[in-house]
Amino acid sequence: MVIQTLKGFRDFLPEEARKRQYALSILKKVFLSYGFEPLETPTLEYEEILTGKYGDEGEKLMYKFEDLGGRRVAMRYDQTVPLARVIAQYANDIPLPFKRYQIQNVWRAENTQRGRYREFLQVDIDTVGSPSLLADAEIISLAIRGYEALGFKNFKVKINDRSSFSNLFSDEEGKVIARAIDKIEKVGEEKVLDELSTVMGMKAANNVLQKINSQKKTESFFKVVSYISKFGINEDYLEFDPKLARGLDYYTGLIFEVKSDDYPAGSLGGGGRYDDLIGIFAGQKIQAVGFSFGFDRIIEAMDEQKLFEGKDLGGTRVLITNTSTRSAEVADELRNKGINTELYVDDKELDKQLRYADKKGIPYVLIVEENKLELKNMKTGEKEEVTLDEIAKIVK
RNA sequence: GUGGAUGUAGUUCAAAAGCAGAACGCCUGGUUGUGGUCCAGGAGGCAGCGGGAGCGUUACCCGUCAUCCACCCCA
Repeated sequence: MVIQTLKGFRDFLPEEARKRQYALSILKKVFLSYGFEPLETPTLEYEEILTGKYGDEGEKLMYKFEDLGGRRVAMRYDQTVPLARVIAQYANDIPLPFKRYQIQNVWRAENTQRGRYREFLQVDIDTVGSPSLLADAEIISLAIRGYEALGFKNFKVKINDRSSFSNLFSDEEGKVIARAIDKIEKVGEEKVLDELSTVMGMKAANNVLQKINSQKKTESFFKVVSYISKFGINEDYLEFDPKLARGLDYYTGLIFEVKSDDYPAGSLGGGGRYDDLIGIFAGQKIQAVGFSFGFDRIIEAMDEQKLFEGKDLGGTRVLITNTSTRSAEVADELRNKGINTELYVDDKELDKQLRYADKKGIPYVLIVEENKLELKNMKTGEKEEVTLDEIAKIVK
């Protein structure tokens, strides 16, 4: 038997899991502060709910199988289609506009590579049922507040108006163009010209690129910027970028992407307005705008920029030694004071217990004796006799 | 789906067609209830799996599986 995880599936050991949970707790607080509500949907959906929504490529990557009752089922592939299902299914119970955040795993049977997994967490915020640019502005503002709260400073939100593509070109062409243009920053203008020219010829390709580059800021852009600044956001975060396209072809209006010079590997998140997708199950037009945080990249960038350092990641503060009949009671009292406290449960020599604390990076060890408490600072090696109240002050 | 690389100790990696090694980690002791440093000792390997060439190989060849990287697409 080979002991390993499935390709594209990951374990998160405590050190990593703590960082992820810390980042999530920060983001959730920001989402809630904007009145966005949590939503959770099942891992499995009827296959027919998900099929036909992601194009041929997506279809191939979807995990599908027959359950034990013979039903054709598929695993959550993104959080947008389930959202569309929820909107239709609970039309009477959910007043629009519906602002929700959703943080769940999705599964895609892609070939893995750096930063690309088969199971990964999506962190989405969406406003459903409003065509207002104020909703776009709110989503962008909320995204910016999220990155700020995580500690990011040097980032920009690039904004473009997808409708300018469809104004300039026919729909089918627009999709191809969008996909090609999106790569400009990554592969350079020349390669994009090559790609476009195979579809439409060199002359037309040049023409397209010229049109893109000379694209002027649209009215929607000016409006959304002024709204965003009313949310108290510094306008310096915002940047018009006519070359921004985003690969997904379901966007219909403003599109945006968060980039940081400190993290050149790629965007830290992105989103846009997609007015034609949510209504598919409800059978009517339901406008929507949303943003997706690139969670794995965010964690990687935060690590690189040392944004976790000095933060309370919820780690254990004190190890209580198992050296007295009082140990469990003392542990209980410390917990009641709000201190993350681990009780050493094995009956081993004190040096083993200290070594355990050291290896786990627990900063304090409380050596409990029948009639005194001795607190040892594992960093300095110093120890002192203390009372419970004093401990609370020292270790916090 | 396409292309490239790599599979040797728990981990990261060496060497060499002729007895398989290091570092880190782990265990024990120095120090009998005070960790992390230091010193001494110890455990741990069907060399991914299958086949072939060869007197003989973990090393060469073929297949297979796995992992990594890139492309496609996307987050």
